[in-house]
Amino acid sequence: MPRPSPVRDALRRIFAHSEHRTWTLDELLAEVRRATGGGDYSTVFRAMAVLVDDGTAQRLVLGDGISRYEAARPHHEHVQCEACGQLAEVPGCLLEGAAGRIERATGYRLTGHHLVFSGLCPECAGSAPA
Amino acid sequence: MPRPSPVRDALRRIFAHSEHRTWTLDELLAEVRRATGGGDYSTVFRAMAVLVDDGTAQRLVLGDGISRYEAARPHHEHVQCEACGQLAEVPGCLLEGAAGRIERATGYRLTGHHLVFSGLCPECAGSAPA
DNA sequence: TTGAGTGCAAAGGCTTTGCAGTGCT
DNA sequence: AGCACTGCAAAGCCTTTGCACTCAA
Repeated sequence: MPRPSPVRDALRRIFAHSEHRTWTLDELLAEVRRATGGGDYSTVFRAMAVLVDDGTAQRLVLGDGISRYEAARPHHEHVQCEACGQLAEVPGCLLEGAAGRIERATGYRLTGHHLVFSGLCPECAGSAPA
Repeated sequence: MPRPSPVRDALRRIFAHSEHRTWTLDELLAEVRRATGGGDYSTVFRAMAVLVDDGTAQRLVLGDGISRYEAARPHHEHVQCEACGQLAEVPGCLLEGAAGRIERATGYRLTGHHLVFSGLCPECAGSAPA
């Protein structure tokens, strides 16, 4: 029988209460420590592997070399500000009809995609209007 | 005045002759060495920064932690095999109409996107039919 | 007693940078 | 001489793994 897992539990709580936010491992660690007083980077890392595996959270790869996690939710895409790195959410899927066409064109059997828009968030667009 | 740059020249030739192929730094280094007898990882790395900057090549971030480069060409997307990592190309842009909608929904000013489909290439789909 | 959950520390893997040597210009 | 291009080596960064400790079952 498993022992109680304060770190994993804290993480589950975090994701249960943050529907529209993504977290880096550092941020998660900070939050876990704030909540439980304990926690370690590697523990959070391993716990996140479990949460991703059991469908509680999902991992995002945005291309800046940092892994992010968010609560598993209906499919959506992301926009990231080129200037400050801030993330916003794009509801819905823009690629619904594309799968069949791509499978025909490439011969691949598609299982998913990851899409990140880049641009300038309202604040950064305001301070550096090109 | 700049000196001759055998490494950079070799890279330019590589990209001039490989329209539909992506290269990792390791692959580029191997190819440069084959072609010139010289070359170093850091030199290739720095040369690629130049080529990306002057529009000869572009960098791809697929999410597996390895940077890839391809000749700069008209916009297109990519599919990567989950099993073997092989890449194929998806011609055209699937997101032409989406920009305006996203800008309205998020307030971001969009400048681009990167999209990678994942799936199984024909070979891998054949050997592991689910 | 057993092993799941943790922490600490170190290993990994790729990218990026520092620095000095070398050869055009 | 001056500077761009190279190579070697090391630093960085984040992710991942090894190992030993502890604590509930």
